[in-house]
Amino acid sequence: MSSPFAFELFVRAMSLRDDMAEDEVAALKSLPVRFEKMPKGVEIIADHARADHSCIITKGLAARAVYTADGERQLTALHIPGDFVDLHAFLLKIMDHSVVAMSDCDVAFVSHRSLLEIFTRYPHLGRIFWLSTVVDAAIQRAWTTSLGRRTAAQSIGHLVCELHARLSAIGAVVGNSFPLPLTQQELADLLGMSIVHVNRKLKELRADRLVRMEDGQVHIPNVAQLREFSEFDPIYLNFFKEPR
Amino acid sequence: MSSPFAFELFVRAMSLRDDMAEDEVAALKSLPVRFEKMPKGVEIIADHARADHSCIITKGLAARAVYTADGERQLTALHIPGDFVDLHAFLLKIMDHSVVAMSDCDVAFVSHRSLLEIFTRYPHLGRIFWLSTVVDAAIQRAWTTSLGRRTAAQSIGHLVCELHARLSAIGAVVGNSFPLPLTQQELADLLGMSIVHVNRKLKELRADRLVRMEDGQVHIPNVAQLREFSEFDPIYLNFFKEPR
DNA sequence: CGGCAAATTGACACATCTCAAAGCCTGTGG
DNA sequence: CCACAGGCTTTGAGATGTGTCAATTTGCCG
Repeated sequence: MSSPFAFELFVRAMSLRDDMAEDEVAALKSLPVRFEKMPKGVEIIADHARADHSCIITKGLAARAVYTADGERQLTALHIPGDFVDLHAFLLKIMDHSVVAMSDCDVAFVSHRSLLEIFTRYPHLGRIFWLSTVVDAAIQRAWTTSLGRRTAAQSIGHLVCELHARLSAIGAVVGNSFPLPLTQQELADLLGMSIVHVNRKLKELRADRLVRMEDGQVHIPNVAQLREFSEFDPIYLNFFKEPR
Repeated sequence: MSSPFAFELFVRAMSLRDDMAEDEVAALKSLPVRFEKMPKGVEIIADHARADHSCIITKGLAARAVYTADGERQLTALHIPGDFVDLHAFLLKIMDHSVVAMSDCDVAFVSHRSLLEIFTRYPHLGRIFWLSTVVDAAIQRAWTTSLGRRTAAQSIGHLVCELHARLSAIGAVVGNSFPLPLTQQELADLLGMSIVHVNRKLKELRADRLVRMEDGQVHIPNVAQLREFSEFDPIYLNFFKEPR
């Protein structure tokens, strides 16, 4: 087959959580997809849109965004390659937020129609996809906790720990460093802080040798120490194999 | 059948989103459940527990709670009767948070085994359940947005609007009033604020005739006005009928 | 009446935001 | 090769929102 396999990283990450049968993976491979390149900043899916396709990221970063009346935005999720970003739309039908490309992205669109078909034929595959939305929700809970009860520095640390763990699962971490091509303004939108505060807290984290963030790269000198500092418990990311 | 129907309110709320066939409802009725009464304050499911049952609330309020190292807690969701509280556990298998009874509750436990069976037989029913977890996730996004980008008073208003809409769907709102037997400390845990601040902002909201909260009852003098003030857009609650 | 939990208030500390300016890169055009 | 513009980062100063601590009041229940 000449066309690249859109679900490669998705399968890789989900296989850490449950075994996927060969015919299930084969079924995914035969799913009709439309590849598209999205330049940074583009709105991949608009808020309130009626969706009949969902998209999976194969390269780059995307985020879910909610805009408030005063023009600010809160990013409620950051998605990495292999994430089936708006699988939620498969059930929701109408978007309650938009999805934005945070870097140049490659995404693959799948129609809800073909998803429905494949889930009917392979119910277990359906549960794997369901699981992926439920893990998204668990991540959202962790963010809520960060915003509600953690200090700014802890929130940043927690986010870094989370990305470290998630990116590890798709092989994108080398020596406790990983790429994160976000500006401080974008981090602020993610973390629900002002850009100035992000800047100051990053400085602190750097001084305390907890996190170094520069040139679009994040480095964690001591993962155990950062996890302790940020009260990060990876259980919510659900990286353990169980039959589902 | 003598035993009460555990899924009555669940069916009622989900029927606003998609039609449920008679045989699907009948299948739910025949699902083996174990009823239990939970007094206020009890931990219904413990964090990190391995779950082989999930529970639906038939009466009372329950919340998902994450405890931080310093003994504080963030409540990440508030569940009302008809909510299948920890259906997430059906997929997650190991809890990443605990579930607490916020009032005396009646809950019904269903084994994951019987859920699996019924979903296999009725795939559409499976999608209805999946949808309910995805709506939970949408609510979580709205909370994240509140914590990140709304003022304290707006957050409270938003929560009140949300509960108003959700409780309406199960017929628990009368004349724009509904019961909410929570202390200000519990509201603070929900909203990620201090109890003192909640108290002051409630006072403000009362003075501005936006929300009156007393004796475990919430009253909204003018729903449209409160929604405007809180930037509440009910789309995320997904109350519209679509085939799923 | 006394006791207890919850609500309320005041005073002050601290975290975070806003506004504004300065510094630092990088790409571009002369 | 230099000058400059534009985006991003960094810093400072002061305003504001929110938290903490402690005391008082209220309402309920035994």
